[in-house]
Amino acid sequence: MKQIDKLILADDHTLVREGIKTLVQAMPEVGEIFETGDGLEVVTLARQVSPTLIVLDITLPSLNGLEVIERVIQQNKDIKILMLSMHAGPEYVARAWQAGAHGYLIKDSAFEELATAIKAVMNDQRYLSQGIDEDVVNRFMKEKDGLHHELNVLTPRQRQILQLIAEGTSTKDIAEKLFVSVKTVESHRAQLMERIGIHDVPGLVRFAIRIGLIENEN
Amino acid sequence: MKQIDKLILADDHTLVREGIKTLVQAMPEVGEIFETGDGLEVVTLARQVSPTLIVLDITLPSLNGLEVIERVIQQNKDIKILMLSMHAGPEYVARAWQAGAHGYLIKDSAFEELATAIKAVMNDQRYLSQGIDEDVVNRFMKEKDGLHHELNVLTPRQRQILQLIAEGTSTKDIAEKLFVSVKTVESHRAQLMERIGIHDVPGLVRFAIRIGLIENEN
DNA sequence: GTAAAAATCAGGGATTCCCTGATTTTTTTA
DNA sequence: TAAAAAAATCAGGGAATCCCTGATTTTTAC
Repeated sequence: MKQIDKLILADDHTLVREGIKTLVQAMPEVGEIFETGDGLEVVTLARQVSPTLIVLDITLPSLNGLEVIERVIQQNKDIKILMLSMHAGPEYVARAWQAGAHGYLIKDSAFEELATAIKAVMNDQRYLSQGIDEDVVNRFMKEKDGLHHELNVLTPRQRQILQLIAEGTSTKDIAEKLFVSVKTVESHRAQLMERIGIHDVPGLVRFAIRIGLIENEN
Repeated sequence: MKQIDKLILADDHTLVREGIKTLVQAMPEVGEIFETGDGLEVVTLARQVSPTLIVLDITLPSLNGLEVIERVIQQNKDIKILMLSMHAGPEYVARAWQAGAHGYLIKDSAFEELATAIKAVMNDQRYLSQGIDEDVVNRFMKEKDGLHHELNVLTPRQRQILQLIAEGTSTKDIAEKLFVSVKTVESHRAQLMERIGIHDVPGLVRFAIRIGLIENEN
């Protein structure tokens, strides 16, 4: 496999970063490792050292990981980027994909999979973390119009029903409110669950909060 | 310094856990390391192996890190507990403190500080991560009728079942996980709903997020 | 003007929800 | 320490929901 002369590792949690660093150091293909916990610094560092690969956390201070990708690639198209994220939700993956990431790995993964992901990315392949439904992600990416494209993967009717579910309205009450049968509401729920790849009501609620469909203020 | 024969490392993100594990392995005082990413498993594991120290993430599936502390200490008062958290907020620190943690370290810390914290905790000292204002934490602890009140209206069992519900675990699966009947889980759910005045599952999920029982970060 | 997508609905079985209970275990308090 | 209170356990039963397959009608898009 291709040698990785220089690698930048970016994660804002120092302890996590240092830990992953020692893991990556164990890979024979990896040479020098640069590290930082700041988004803007990744961009600067990338310009200075021209790394082969950047392993990048999605949440970073100063500059979001997604923005970092775009700036880095603008500077140097040859730099490979592997995203590292806590989130498996397709709305996150799609955004990383669109920003130009070459791989997306969730932190639940074992080191084994990190190694696999790095190798895949270095061989010009896209790598998507195990357990993430690629079809669901693709559906998210198609809808890139509007500010809230996470919302646009759902039809208006599905959004409406998702919101009512997340607000705590029972299936029966939703049916009455929308003047349709209970069976129809169930069908919408099943279809929207399939579309966003979430298969339980609590998951729907958390999703609705994340994308801002409902509020959950303190 | 005291020898740490057995250490349990608990963090739900495998990659993070494996990384920190390699760091901790480098410490000469540390012997055998057990690891898990599940809160309930920490309690079981602690009973089985009687570790000297537990390094514990605050957010864990199945059973919150704070609940884990209480159960572990109840079983064996000699076990030292060092919390590991992303959050520097006094509300988190105060809760960990009150649950009985011996040390609190934020993940921003360097490995150097983790080693220091471990040593301090092993010498019967409390350790608080650098950059956290102890006075603020103390002030927060005195006012235990604020946010803290919301959590304490529920019993430990009720909190645990609320967490599992909010994580998306079905009633049947919760029953199996806790080795009780489906009827018991239903009863707990009904009782905790009554107590907090919320009568639908989506409402429970939003409540669990608000009080920090589960995470739903952006 | 014809595909494709969206919205509508049904049957049926497993599961959950919700009500009224009850017993046993643990904790608190007098 | 004994009594009282709280917590944890479980049951029956009926309504409602969830989940699967499958279908028809309506709307949108090319």
